[in-house]
Formats: sequence, C-alpha cells, structure tokens
Amino acid sequence: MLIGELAERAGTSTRTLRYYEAHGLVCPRRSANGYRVYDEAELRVVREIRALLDVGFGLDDVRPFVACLRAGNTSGDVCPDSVQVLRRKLAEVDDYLDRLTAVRQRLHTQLSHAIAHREETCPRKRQSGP
Amino acid sequence: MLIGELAERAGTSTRTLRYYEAHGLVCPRRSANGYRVYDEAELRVVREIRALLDVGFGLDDVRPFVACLRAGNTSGDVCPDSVQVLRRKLAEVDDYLDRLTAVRQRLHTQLSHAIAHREETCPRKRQSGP
DNA sequence: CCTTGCCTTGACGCTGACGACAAGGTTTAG
DNA sequence: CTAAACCTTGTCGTCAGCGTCAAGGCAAGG
Repeated sequence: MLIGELAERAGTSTRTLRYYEAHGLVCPRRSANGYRVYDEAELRVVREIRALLDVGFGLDDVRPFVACLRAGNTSGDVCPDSVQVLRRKLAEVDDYLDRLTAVRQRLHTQLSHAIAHREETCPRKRQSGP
Repeated sequence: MLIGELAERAGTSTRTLRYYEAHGLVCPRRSANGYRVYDEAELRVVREIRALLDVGFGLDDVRPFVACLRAGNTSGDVCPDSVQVLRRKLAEVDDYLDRLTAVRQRLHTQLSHAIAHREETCPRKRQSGP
C-alpha cells in the first residue's frame, strides 16, 4: 500500500503521514523507486494515532500506544506505558474540567450580575446624566 | 505613569502592554520624548484584559469590555456587547465541558478496560504463548 | 564624561499539527 | 511524445500571546 491509499483509507492526508514518520510514529519500507510502502497493520496504527489526537493527546503521548500495537497487541492501550499515559491524561482532563467548571460558574455569575446591573443602570433609553 | 510602572502594577510585562496597544486595546498618550504615558484608568483596563484572558477569552473578545470601561462604567461587563460576548463564551464553555466530559468518560472506560485486559493477558510474568 | 536605568521600534522564536506550494522523478495510458 | 496521476524532499505559512534579543535614544547621578 502506498502513501496515498493509506491516507485515504485512514481518512487523513499524505502530509500528515509524512509528518508522523518524521516524528517516528510510523516507519514504512521503501520500494525500489523510493516510494513509501505500508502494510495493512499500519492502517490500524494510523487510526489509533488519529483517535488519540482527536481526544486531545499530543504526539508524544501517542507513542506508547503505537509501540503497544507494534508489539502485537490487538489494542494499543493494554501496555503499562499506555496505561500510565491514560492515567495522566485522565488526571489532566479532570483538572481541566475543574478549572473550566470554575470559569463557567464565574461567567454565569458575571452574566447575571451584568444583566441585573443593566436593569438598574439603564431602565429606559433616556438618561438624566450631566 | 510610564510603561514600566503600569506593567509592574498590573502584574505583567512591558512587552505585553505594547502588544495590547498594537492590537488596539490601549492607546496611551506620548510625552515629548516619545515615551508612553498612561493614566490611572488604564490600570483597571489592563487588569480587566488580563482577567478575561486568564479565563480563556481572546483579544477580540476582550474589546467590548475595554470599550465599556472607557465609556465610564465601573465594570466592563455591563454593556450590551460585553453581555453578548459573555453569553457566547458561556455557551462555548458549556460546549467544551460537554465534549471534555465525553472524553473523560471515554478515557475512564478505556483505562478500566485496559487494566482488566492486562489482568487477563499477563496474570503472571510467565507466558505460555506460541 | 560615563554609567545606570529607563524608554523606543523592529524583528525573530516558540508551541503543535499540520496545509500549501515548489520543483522534480516514475509509471502508465493514449 | 505527452499528459495524468502518482510519488519524492524541502521550505514556508498558520494561530495566539507573548518572550527575547538587538540597536539605539533620553535623563539623572557621581
């Protein structure tokens, strides 16, 4: 399978695949003319990468999962390193959720206050100011 | 007040203040030698900007609040445009919270599954594989 | 006069995951 | 022969909010 086919089957671009390769996530063989040749297994790898990136992982976070798949596992998340990343990411997400919830609360309060204050400040369009 | 003093009092850097100016958020007078001169009111403006950026707003989102303060209001969020931005941002945050919650759920499930699968795959260090 | 410490503009660096384009080689079909 | 449709490497651009020099002007103290 050449890069174009893999890209289409994985729902991404050739640029992206070359980018992953440059960062050591995939390492295709080369045919005589220098073309990248991927085998079927790489499709699953690329899909794993994409899925994890979509969830907010960085390329570095993805590496253990790729290695896990390469090690012959049917799923990329069953290896210790992957589990560790999962734990860390879960904690990060929890943290972010907390902060975001706090921000939400703050915005909500601010909005209510602003509206109330507006009622008070500009009850009608007329103003009696100096 | 010169730029250095404002930066320190606002808890930020001179670079940041010049950046805000370049993006039309502050517009100080200039003294004879070309130095930026800010008055006290700008301190509140800069603090408002910082507070909103910390909450995840972009510079464009901040503009209405600055204008609102400049219009003489004691608070930057009482003007219609600010309220509109607040509403939009609140909606965005709610949206993000939803997605993040979904991701959290997914990570949680994946983690449980991975650990369970690991118990199953590697109960002891020995393996009887092919 | 010299140093110190402010200030000025200008321009590049950074982070991440690519998109877009350039300039060219290869293979196949007509 | 040539066009089409693949492929190659390399380089620059993107978004945001600054950090970090660089090179120089201005003011005050010793």
